[in-house]
Amino acid sequence: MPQEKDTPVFHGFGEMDHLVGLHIALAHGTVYRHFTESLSHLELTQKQATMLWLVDEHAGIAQTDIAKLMRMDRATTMAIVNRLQARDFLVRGKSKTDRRRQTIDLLPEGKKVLELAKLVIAEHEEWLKDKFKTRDIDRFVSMLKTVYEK
Amino acid sequence: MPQEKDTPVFHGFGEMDHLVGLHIALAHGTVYRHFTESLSHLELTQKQATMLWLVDEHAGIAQTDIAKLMRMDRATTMAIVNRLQARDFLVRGKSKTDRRRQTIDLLPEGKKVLELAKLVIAEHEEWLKDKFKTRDIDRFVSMLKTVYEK
DNA sequence: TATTGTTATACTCTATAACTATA
DNA sequence: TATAGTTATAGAGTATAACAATA
Repeated sequence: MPQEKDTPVFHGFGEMDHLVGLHIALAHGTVYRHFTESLSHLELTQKQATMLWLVDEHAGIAQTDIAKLMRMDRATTMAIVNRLQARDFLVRGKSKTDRRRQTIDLLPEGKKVLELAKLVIAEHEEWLKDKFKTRDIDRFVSMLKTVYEK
Repeated sequence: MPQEKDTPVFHGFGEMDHLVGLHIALAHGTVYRHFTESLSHLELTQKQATMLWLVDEHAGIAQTDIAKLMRMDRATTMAIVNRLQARDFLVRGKSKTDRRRQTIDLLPEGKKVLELAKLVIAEHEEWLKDKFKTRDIDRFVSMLKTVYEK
């Protein structure tokens, strides 16, 4: 099956290959897709799973602190919290010391789905880490942190 | 201003810190946000700018090949092409050798906005690369390619 | 004045499914 | 049978603006 004249197969990005941001976006897209497929049976997205796990580790955390940690807008955080609340995965409460704040805590259903998700996420991480030599992983993570920290 | 008992400042992800996928997502989010702000005056997203640049480098490319390069679904690609077409940035044509295929080419308006975008993208890339030691950048890119290639 | 949460709104990306035309 | 493009549809994330309550 010969290649047609105006239907070449393109292998690279040419000039754009120098764009670090492009490679980050492509890597993220690939991981995001694999993550989404892995957790499709639980109907959990990457953001949702991350938030559940975060709330589990920091019971009573406020939305503002979730937003800071996940590097999201307040409104974006609201949207995700609302979706998880609608499925009875978490519950909002009142802060005792600052009446502007609300506390977020997992409900039994949320705890249950999180535990299931953790198993799949572990497999997903294996798939990802298997692409690297073990000794390279820490260095890769450190470079990624360089991008988003501070 | 003392920290309240139920409003601690959280610095890390604890157990989740081992998740490579999480760090990729956070790094991408940071770069995505900076890119979007940088190009807001042109009203171009990261995907849209990437596609314009790609079409510029590969005149007459088919949607399928754009999709493969950008690691996107066919329908997703359609949506982005449609938006750029609606703004007269590109035009669809007919392939001479395969009547199922369409060719995509830049229009003058698209070429103009791309050239403006390239200037801003160069600044954006400087912002990103300044976070690294020069000699680390190639290694970082190579690791990112490891994630999404093949 | 600044912070926290909220609501309303709008846009982009993403994917699935089903369809037509062509190879 | 497989590929390319299309349409319809739906969900998720993202952000802005404006508002109320509280610090």
